Amino acid sequence: MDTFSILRNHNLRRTACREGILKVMMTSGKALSESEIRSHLMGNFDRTTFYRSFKTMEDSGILHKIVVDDRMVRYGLSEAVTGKSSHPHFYCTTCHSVFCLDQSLVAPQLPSGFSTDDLEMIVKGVCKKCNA
Amino acid sequence: MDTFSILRNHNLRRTACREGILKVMMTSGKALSESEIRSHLMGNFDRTTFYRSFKTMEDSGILHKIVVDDRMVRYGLSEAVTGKSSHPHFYCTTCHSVFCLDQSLVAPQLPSGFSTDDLEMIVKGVCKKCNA
DNA sequence: TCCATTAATGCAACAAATTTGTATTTGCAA
DNA sequence: TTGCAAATACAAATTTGTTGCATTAATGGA
Repeated sequence: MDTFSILRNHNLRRTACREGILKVMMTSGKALSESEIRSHLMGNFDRTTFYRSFKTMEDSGILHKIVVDDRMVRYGLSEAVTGKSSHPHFYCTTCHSVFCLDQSLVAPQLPSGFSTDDLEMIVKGVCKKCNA
Repeated sequence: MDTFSILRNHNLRRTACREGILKVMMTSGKALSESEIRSHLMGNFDRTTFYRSFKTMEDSGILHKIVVDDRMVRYGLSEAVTGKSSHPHFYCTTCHSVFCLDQSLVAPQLPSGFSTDDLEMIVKGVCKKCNA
């Protein structure tokens, strides 16, 4: 799916910043932080604009937030865009990359009265490249 | 277990700040952030002291770090103290509380070459109180 | 109990991520 | 093309967390 269609399907205006973010994410295949995305787009946009774009696209369900342990928020394309189902993420504690694991998640039993919106699992460890 | 014994068992000095943190955590039953704990202890200690206390107690295995989606690190009493094993956490998107779920975690299958250190699962949704 | 050692604390300054306010620009529909 | 709402840039503020250093306090031994 192209960036234009993604934005239109979610009733968002097509802007250079949003299209840039989506393009970077689609080619990277990993979850990226604001600073990582910014470095790919080389100073074309203000940081504030990135943050507002993330929020807008998250609210629209295009992106979803992923947090690991270094207080840097990352975003990944959501299931609606990739077609993948909810899956665990792997965080490499050496190179700090985040990979999507090709596996589906099972929700744990919740106490009565609790309801679920979203499920996130993060496996921390060392990736193949850093283990080599 | 009392705060005195917990600290002694982990070869840590018994200080007012550490005992305060542990007391708040034991009565709260939830994972708490620096600002949440500080508000419970009403300006008795410097923020730096909290952060250093967290780190010390985390390194000693008394506390463990939990990160959800609002870029605020929280700490919960570790298994060594509560007797519970590694478990999923529930994050209420309404009141932003973090609860420990009484259940154990199963590690997903990893691609070859990857190794695991730690496992974290966060269920996002609305808690009983906010659903009422 | 008193003392020395060593760790813990407070304070100031810093750093990085993210947010907010506002004026200007841009996308898009009429 | 024109107008309006939404997006953007820029500046400044907030918030979370860290680091260096001087002072204070906890603990074990004399």
